[in-house]
Amino acid sequence: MTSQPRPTQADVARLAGVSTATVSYILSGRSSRSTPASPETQQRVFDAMEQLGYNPQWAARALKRRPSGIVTVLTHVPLPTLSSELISQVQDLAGAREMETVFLQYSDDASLARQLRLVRGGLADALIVMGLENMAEATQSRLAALPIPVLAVANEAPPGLSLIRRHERAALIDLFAHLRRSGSQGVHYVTATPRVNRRVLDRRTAVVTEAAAITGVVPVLHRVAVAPDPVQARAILDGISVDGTQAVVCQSDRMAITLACVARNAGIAVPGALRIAGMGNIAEGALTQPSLTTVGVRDPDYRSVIGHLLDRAEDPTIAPETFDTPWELLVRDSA
Amino acid sequence: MTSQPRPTQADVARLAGVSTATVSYILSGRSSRSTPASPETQQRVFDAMEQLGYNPQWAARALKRRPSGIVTVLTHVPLPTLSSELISQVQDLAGAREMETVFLQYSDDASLARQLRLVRGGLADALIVMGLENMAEATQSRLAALPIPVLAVANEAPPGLSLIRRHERAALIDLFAHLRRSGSQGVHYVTATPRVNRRVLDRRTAVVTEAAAITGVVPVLHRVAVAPDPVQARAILDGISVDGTQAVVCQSDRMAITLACVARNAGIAVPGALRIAGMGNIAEGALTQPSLTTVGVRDPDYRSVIGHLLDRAEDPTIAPETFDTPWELLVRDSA
DNA sequence: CTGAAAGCGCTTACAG
DNA sequence: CTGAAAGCGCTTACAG
Repeated sequence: MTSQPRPTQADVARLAGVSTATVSYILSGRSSRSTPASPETQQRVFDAMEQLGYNPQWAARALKRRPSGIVTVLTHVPLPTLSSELISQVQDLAGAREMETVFLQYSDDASLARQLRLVRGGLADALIVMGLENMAEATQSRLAALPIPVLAVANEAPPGLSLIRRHERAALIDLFAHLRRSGSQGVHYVTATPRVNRRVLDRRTAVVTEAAAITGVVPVLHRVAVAPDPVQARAILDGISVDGTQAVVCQSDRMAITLACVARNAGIAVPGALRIAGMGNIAEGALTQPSLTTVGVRDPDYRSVIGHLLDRAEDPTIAPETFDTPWELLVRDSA
Repeated sequence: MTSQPRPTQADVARLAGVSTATVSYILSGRSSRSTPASPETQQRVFDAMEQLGYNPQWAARALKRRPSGIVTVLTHVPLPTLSSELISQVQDLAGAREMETVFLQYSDDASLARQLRLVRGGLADALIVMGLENMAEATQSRLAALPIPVLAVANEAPPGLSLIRRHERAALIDLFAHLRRSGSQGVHYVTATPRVNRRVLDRRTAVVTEAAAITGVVPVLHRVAVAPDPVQARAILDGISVDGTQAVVCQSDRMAITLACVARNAGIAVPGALRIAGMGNIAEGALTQPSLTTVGVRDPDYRSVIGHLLDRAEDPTIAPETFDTPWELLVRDSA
């Protein structure tokens, strides 16, 4: 850490013997200038920047040319609501447009409010929100009122947001039909106790229940804490007969993986004595032993959705859109 | 998303019938003014802000009062090098100083360079770097040359950085002694194939080997990919006799947890037929079944270190410091 | 107790 | 082909 004052564009200009305007044009490439600086001038400027260790001041640039060049991803912590595919695709596409990606994490209402102040303060041209459905309604509305385009992964949201909607229903019906066919007489559904917005988890539960009903079963409901915890998993298993007639569907793959691991450790054969399925199709599910039967998006590709969001950032007249990602039943070994 | 031009301080001032200076002083609280505005004026200003939906423009503020009020955490993705304790402690302490926390994630050299440009551009008053040891030397040097204080979790680094150093040696000796005592004749060490900076993982391996040697054993080395993968775990297990005479030490808790789960799924009793230990003491290790024997920091508390970093951000004359976190042997059920 | 004004480091029409 | 100058939205000495 050196504490000498940082070089500015003016310093570079002086050293290169040109005006700051020229430095700025050369730096940005974006010549709306009729003609670019001569190659020699350019070289002199580059050399000067190099020699001084010049770095453009982000705040000054952002202040002048309003779009900040930043796309922000807002996630919850410690609950990992991040799809790694989504992250890397955002970084790719943003990078291609010379935008930076920054991540903001909130853990409670207070920190969320602080992060939103940053966003409203101009630290984002576009916002991607994970875990919207767990936020309080008031928060959701505040997100929708943001002066930048917002993309959320959610089935329901206030108007004004672009949405990635998951269509679980058909896949769930397939899942329950599959479980029946393979001999399950009883079905259990393990879901988290909602933290903030109980309504949404309840909706999800309703969809599950309904899908089960269509295939002629009534699932037994189990509620656990959000973070998958082996002790709780054990307690659930203790209440289920493991004679091969039962199946457990978990609200998340992570829960299902924990449950399967705990089950097998307890000597319960999966899927022989107990079938277990998850929801979400996280990458890890394909690697576990037994591999996890689940419902979810087969090949998560959000590129077109992200592209839409970035387009909206550049052209505010583009209306928000809803994207439907069809979920499928992915039969693997655990059920 | 609404696209009307955002209200500025001038708008608020006009509506409240005061000058922008007054608005600014009221907003920041930091009255270096002899006297604060009268309560009625304050109220008028707050009302005006409310009515207009005013939000201070972050870039303009940052441009004027140099410290940006942001502490940045730089992490690698998809490899999670984040300690959740560290994150929440950073957010807490930064929040107490009215600073915001943003996260930057890099996946390769190109994205890292882009993120560093943001940081150098003033998007951070202080930087916390996870996974420094896996970066190329040149990158480490660039981090050390940053004009803001940097804190890294690493045992070695170029001068100029504040460091959290982990002292594994004594704990590892304890671990190997413990394994011997409980009947392990052979010891295996499972480590990742280094991605970028091979030197560091090799150093870690050397420390492990040395600690083992002190207790009179020579560990068998197994190399796997970084992400814990059940298939590879299975392959390793196939090469180890599971007659209760062997112990496996993994470079990370996550690897150890995967290995233990795969082992038990394969009918190998842990610790009866095979002892398994990890490194790092992640929270999950205490919850798995069997709970994970490991070495690491018993109660991760980085508050004083983070405090030091934030102090440096406020007072550049404070020298970087190195903090030693003593690792301990944490005996649980798996070994 | 409050306002007018300078200036942070950039960008970009505009005038040579 | 290049420079002088205005201005982005704030903060903060300074003068009333």
